Amino acid sequence: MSSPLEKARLAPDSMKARILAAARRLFGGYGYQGTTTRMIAHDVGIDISTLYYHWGEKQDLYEAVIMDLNDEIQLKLKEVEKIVHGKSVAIRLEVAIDMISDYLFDNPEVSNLILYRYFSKNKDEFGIDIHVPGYISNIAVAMGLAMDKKSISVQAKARVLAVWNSVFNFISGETYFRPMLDVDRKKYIELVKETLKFILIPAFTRLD
Amino acid sequence: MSSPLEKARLAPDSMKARILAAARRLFGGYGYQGTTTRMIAHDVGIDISTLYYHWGEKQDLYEAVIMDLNDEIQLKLKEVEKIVHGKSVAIRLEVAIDMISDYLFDNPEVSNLILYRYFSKNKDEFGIDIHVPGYISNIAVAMGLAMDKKSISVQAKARVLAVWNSVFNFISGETYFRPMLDVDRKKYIELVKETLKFILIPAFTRLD
DNA sequence: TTTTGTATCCATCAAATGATGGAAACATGT
DNA sequence: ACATGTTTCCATCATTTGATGGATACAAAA
Repeated sequence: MSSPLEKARLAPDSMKARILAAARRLFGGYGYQGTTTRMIAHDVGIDISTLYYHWGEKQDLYEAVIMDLNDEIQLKLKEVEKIVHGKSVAIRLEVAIDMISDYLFDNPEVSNLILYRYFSKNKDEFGIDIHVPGYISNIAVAMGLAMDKKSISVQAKARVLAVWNSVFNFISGETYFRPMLDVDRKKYIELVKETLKFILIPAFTRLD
Repeated sequence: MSSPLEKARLAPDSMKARILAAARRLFGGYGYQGTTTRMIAHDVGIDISTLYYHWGEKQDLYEAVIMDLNDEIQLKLKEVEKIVHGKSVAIRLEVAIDMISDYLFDNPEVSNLILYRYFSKNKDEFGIDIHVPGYISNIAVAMGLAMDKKSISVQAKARVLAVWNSVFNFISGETYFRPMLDVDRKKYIELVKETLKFILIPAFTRLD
């Protein structure tokens, strides 16, 4: 837990930031338990005590990764919202699917980290987060499923969750699915976008 | 790796089976790395060496869990297929969603185990499985997306994957989503079914 | 140059974990 | 009752892993 107003963005080349980046990649790839502080240190090319010097406990580092991620997602969604604002639902969905897919395929650890948290019943459980509700509501409003952030029905929230979730498995499961579809990466990305549009757009446009 | 034809179903009360059941529950709850042989043994109420006596390495036990699971899913899908056979796409989807949701909510570790495998880039990687393609093709045929198991387009397969995947996150993420929706378990299950139908049915019926 | 504060590494610890050998308990056939 | 095979537990190992203390290098201030 860093100090309240320490939003002082770390210089992207500082040791602390490099460790954070490696941690993010590895936690995303192997999960919390599957990643050791030694793996992270080795990846950065430093001794583990240097890591501890900068971040303290493994858990603190993990929490920092999640916080950082939440901010980034928040930002990404704002970016999407700005672009699709005012367009029809069909266009909004189409563009949003393209943008979010590109973002996640470029940063596959994001998808993994989110999914890990869904069921992370860690032995030594620790709860942070509760940011999701925030962006879920944002999406609900942006999709025209609700008037304002305060009054969103459970149905609307659940639908947004369904949309939100539909992307992740395709990203996180790429190494699993791609061989069985027998397509290269580029084709796979196209296929995922196309499939998501096929599934999602009709549901939200039939009422128009 | 057990002997080729050892499909001799273990007696459900045998020590070996009890260990398998506990392993399944715990691996599902905490993931492969997050589960220790001691946790499993303790859960069954035996010494860890008894566990090793029956199953050998942790990895072998895990593989046995996955095999067992694959068989069970295979069976469950056959059951669904039998019931919805001949019905319209809308009805097929509706019934399938209900049945699969009930099954997964009753056995939440199933959903977790499947998702874990999607991205389990385990440090000590070991590859088994490759059963998914099997049931994916079955579903594709059953949904009328393809004529026979041999000739299924990538588009069709991808669509089936989307359907198949859409359920899991809701199950595995229950403890994560339920508080933010503020509903009890019963209501949550209803909501999930309803949402899945809302999303999936239009996509596959608009062409009819 | 000396001093002072920061950053990095080496050596090491204690606890947890996967795994095993061997003794005891239990069962089963003779 | 005895012998033989199976199942269970206790004690113990070697490794891995999270974590720390202390020495050393480095940099900036005096």
